[in-house]
Amino acid sequence: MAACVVKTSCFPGLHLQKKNVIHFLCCAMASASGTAGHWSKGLLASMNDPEAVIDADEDLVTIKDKYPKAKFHFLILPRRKIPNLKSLTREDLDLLEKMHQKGEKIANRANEELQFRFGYHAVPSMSHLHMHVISQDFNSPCLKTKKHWNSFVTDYFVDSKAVIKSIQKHGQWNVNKEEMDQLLKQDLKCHICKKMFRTIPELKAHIVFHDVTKPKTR
DNA sequence: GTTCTAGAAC
DNA sequence: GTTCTAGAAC
Repeated sequence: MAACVVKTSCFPGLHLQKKNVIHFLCCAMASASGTAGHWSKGLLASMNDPEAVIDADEDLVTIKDKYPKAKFHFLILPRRKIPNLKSLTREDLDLLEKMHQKGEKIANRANEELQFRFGYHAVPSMSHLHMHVISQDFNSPCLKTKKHWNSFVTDYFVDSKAVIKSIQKHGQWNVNKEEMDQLLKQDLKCHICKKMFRTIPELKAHIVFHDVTKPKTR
């Protein structure tokens, strides 16, 4: 790997920012090792990254989300290649149930107190079907944009159980892409008390005061 | 999916 | 002047 060590001083006169240098080196190394790929294929790489994988069995691999949008944020992926929700059929129902059960197990292992949701983005950016397992605090520096927020608190986030029911009933999952795009643009609303906010920083300052632990049964 | 940044909003 | 967002990335 010695050949990969490149000092910026090797390029006098090139005033590249550190991030650009890192990006350049990563692309060069990925290209040299044959692992280069479009960003949308990144989950496949993560599935084979021991740093990312926290659980694996014969059907499913669980990874930490690379940019977690809450204190706990994991992705459950089937080993079998399934591109997206639209490609699901009744033959996948057993797998979908397993994904949900795995999600509950992973969530409890991570934190028994917090509320979690299990579900899919209606129109995901990353290829390869993946179920989000995300705690409902949404307290994370990686949550930065309106799109991030709305993708987890509006109907753009489809509960795992809703997908399973749809496949049982209709044998498929249908999505209106235009409708989903509109959801991502809607005004910022607290997922707990429905209060409206003008900016992401204001919303983030607000949500930390909500209790998102599971209701106590006594 | 993220990074970067121009210019809007304050 | 600073904060924040939205859109390009070849």
